[in-house]
Amino acid sequence: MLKIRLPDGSERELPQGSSPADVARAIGPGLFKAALAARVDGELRDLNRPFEGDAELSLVTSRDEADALELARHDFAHVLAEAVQTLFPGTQITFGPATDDGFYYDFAPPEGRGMFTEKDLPEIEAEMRRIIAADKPLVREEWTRDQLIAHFDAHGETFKSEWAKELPEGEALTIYRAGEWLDMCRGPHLPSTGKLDPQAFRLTRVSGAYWRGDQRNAMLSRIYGTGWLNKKQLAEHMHRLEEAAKRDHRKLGAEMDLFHLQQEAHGSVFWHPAGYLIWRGLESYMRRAIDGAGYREVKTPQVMDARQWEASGHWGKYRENMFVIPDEVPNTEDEGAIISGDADWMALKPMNCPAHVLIFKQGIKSYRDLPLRIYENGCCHRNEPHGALHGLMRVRQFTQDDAHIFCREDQIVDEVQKFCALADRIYQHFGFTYAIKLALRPEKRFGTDAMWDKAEAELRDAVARAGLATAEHGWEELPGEGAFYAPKLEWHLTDAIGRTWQVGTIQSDRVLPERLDASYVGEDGNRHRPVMLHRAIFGSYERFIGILIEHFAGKLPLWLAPTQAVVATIVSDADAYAEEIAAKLTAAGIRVETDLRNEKINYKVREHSLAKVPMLLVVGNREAEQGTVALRQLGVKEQRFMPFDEALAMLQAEATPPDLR
RNA sequence: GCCUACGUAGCUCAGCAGGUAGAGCACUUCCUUGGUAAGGAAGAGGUCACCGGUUCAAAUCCGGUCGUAGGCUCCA
Repeated sequence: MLKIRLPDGSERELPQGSSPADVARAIGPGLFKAALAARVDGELRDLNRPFEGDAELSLVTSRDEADALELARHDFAHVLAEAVQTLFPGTQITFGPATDDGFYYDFAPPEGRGMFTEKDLPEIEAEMRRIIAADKPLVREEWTRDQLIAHFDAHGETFKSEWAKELPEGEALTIYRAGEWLDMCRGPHLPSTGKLDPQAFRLTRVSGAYWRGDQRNAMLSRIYGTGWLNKKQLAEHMHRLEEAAKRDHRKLGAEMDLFHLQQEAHGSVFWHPAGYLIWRGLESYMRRAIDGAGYREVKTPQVMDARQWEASGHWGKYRENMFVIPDEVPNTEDEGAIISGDADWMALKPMNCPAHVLIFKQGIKSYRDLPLRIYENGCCHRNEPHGALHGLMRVRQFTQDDAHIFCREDQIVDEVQKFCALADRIYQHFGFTYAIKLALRPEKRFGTDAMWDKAEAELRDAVARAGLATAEHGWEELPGEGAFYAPKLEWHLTDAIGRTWQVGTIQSDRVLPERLDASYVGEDGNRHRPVMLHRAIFGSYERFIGILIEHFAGKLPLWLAPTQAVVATIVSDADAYAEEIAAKLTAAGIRVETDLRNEKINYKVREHSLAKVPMLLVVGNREAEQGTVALRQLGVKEQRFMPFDEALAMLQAEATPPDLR
């Protein structure tokens, strides 16, 4: 007999060969019906998989939302794969996991058919519903590797076969069968397709995806879906997507006249006056922050000789992303531009670090000079893959809030800790919470393993000392994701609707000082290599502004809003008063505009509200006579009547940047 | 760069069994001086992304280029 302990502490005895399903059935038909899977000794398993011995069991139902969603999404992926193979014989299956909001499956379409398109989706959805309605049991079977290979070869599944061949030989592998159809899969799965809600999923889009995520491999046809436990959850999800679309910085950027992009400067931003006011607000803020934290601001050349980039290693590791320029004078003839074969090459800087090392190398540095913190609003150019460009978030010209801290080995941990504190204060000023991750050594890298061991350990240590290496701060290590010269600590912001954005970073680098031969004179009178900490907090001004726009849905806090207030008149008799108080606001440093147009107040309120102006000061005859204003704050229905001086004080207080309050 | 879709007035979109373009908003002018999310009228505005092909005729069909969107790869 088996002893099965339940979450309430009770125990049940069942014959050998029993499964969690038997326990559920024994407890009651309601639970049996609701049961989706089981946690056996903590491990998520199929409901019908027999116990291997005594165990602790908890049955998983739709109340265990995280587990239930994961199972349902994985099942939706299988159902999708079966549907596609039913409708399009000759399609090969590859992989299909659950995602954050649903699932996808990658297919190799039949010879000559081409990729699946969105036009195929309704038909596939209908077939999926048929499979769900058929309530096909999902049966787990253990096969040997050779059985699997033989099966896949016999069915023309070359991708699956290739994968199976790389699996270890002895191991028992599992397949899941839904009637005739089967896929190799670790599981677990729901007991049958009928446990899925046919109204709780939707196929959303198609895309290409490389086999095994490598762009040298074949392009597969991926079908994405969103999947949930019930219709209501799906509707909520679709609503969230609509809300996110409303916040899109590209849409708001156009509506608020902040910036534009056009193909003549592909991937570079045209900042309009309003947008550039946000930029200038951030720039001033950041200057105060770095001045206060012991940094010194510099400005370095936009174009440097290729030999410099060879020395730094960028020419070898980063050339494909760099804009190169022939250094040739004269570079024109009557027929137009010429480039002779033996021109020297220069390149627009993709990063600021080499130039900062060159500043460090001027003169002789003593250990007393360290740490030396060099900051630049560094404008970089990177020739990004065209398909990667995206609004302000991914551009080809961007300005980093970039600094390099040159320090001694024994100063690293302290400097990283200080940076953690600075970043924390700054993100709080903008109302963000964040997660910190450590990106570890990548495959393509400079430096010895010993150096990487040390660099990774230092960053880990500093974060731990700053008290940030906690689950609350989303602490996590990401293997293989570091830069080619250094491991990275990354700050991932969480925005108002729960999305995350990587912005801040600090990286401890011993490679570049070595390659560019930077040194300082130590206490012992000998030359030593400084360590270089690369760090940024906004990441780039472009991306950070994009994130702010989406985070605030365009309703920027007063200190950042391009137009902070509008004085709108009700009747033209109040024009002079409106001009008078606008002048006072301007004198007090408020960015204010007047709206004296011959329009009704309704119209003006609507227009300035849509333009996301934070404060609307409405004045008519009454206000002009009494020296008051009717203040309407963005997002607040009621207006407040108050003396102008009171409104002025309020505006001034709110327009003060958070670091100056 | 790769996959799929898309590209018509400043914006949002209609027109597409091929017969040289249309709406709403915005803009300009006029009327209206009206108390908190669109007052009324008139006018102006487009070589239908670009290049080429098929055709008597192309915004509409075909091919290419560029761009955009969503993915993949990459990334601040």
